[in-house]
Amino acid sequence: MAESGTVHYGYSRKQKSLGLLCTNFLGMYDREGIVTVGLDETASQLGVERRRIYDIVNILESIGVLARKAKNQYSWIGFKGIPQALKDLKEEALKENSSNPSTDVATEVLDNEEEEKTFNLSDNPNASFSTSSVLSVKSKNVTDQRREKSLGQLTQKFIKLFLVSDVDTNSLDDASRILLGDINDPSHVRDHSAAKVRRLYDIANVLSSMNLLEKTHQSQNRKPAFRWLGFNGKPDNSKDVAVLAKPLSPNQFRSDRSSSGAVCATPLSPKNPIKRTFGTDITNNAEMKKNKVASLVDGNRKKMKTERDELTECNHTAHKQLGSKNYVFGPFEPAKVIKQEESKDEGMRYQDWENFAADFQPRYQNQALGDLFEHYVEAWKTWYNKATQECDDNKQQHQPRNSTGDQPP
DNA sequence: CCGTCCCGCCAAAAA
DNA sequence: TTTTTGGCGGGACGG
Repeated sequence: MAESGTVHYGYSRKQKSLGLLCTNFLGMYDREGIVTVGLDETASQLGVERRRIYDIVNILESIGVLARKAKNQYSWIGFKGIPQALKDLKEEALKENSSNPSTDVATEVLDNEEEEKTFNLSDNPNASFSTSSVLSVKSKNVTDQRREKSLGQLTQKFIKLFLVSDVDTNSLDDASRILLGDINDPSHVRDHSAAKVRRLYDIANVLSSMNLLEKTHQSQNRKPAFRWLGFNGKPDNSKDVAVLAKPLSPNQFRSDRSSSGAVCATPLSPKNPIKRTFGTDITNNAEMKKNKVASLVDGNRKKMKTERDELTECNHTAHKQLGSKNYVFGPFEPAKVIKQEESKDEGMRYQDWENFAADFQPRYQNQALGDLFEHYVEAWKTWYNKATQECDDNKQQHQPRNSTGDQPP
């Protein structure tokens, strides 16, 4: 209960973003052998409160990456579940807007769907008794109005929006408008829409951390918008090269082989032409500041440089650089602007987190990387505290420790 | 000032 | 009841 503090010095909001959290989440579970995901372990492992795990999990579930198994327990499906989920969503979307008066924003969604149909994953070794099988819940749950506003539902709606239209970019307000136009209630036109928009930000963050989406700006204005990077209909977006996050796992730093690390959201098609490079995006806004120098000579800064391009290129170089290196962190920021770093100790190996945690403090040139590390450090700390605590309980010792003082600012 | 969006209170579902 | 899930929005952060 004592518990307190936590206010770290170099705190940055980005370190706690849902997007990063999602990346880490994926990083620790996207591996062979993973079958179930426990909310508790996940939370402590990632060093965040339970509440946040629910956010991630709900969204991932709506995308087909996870499936609820039981209380506190989810089944891991992985990226391979995405294609199917998307397909289903698309069908639903098509079906929905066909029974809809035209010339009108998609209002209502006489919903009574409930997926669950995707029940053919090879699981269930020896089904003891799969209790309730949802059986069509035809009942119009007027009671479950709550579900309507769930993050998961919103996510699906949001995605449907892209899957069904021909454009691949939607502005923030348009999206929120659509999503808000909820069932029933043709009355208010006066909603405090702003409120829900926050959810959109959450969703967009995790989706972009998975590279299904990208935050952009509407060409004309500076209005924020989202561009769908997924693989919906259009077979000819060969130019659609996105970066896929290759999160690192807690205990797998020397990424030895395992080309399997290259998870690709793209699917099922054995020979999918779409090629995606992958690096470690980590923080969605991997925007390497446009150094003032950037502009210089270029006479035509017409377009030609989209963030995406930059990112891709960055990854390219990064890959080349670390080609045969043992560490496979993603796109390091082109170590150019880096003035002379602390050059503390380069040879340090991150095998023992204890030392690492203790030494940790130098700001890494790569924002994202730094954030990630900090996250782990944080997780380790909580774990350590817990361990210590238990020890205390058991030993009942007075403990004048000096070793673990939290370094003051 | 304003766009983002983290944090966590606290109320619905589940045990 | 207690515990698990998660709406929801205040207000902190960062530009």
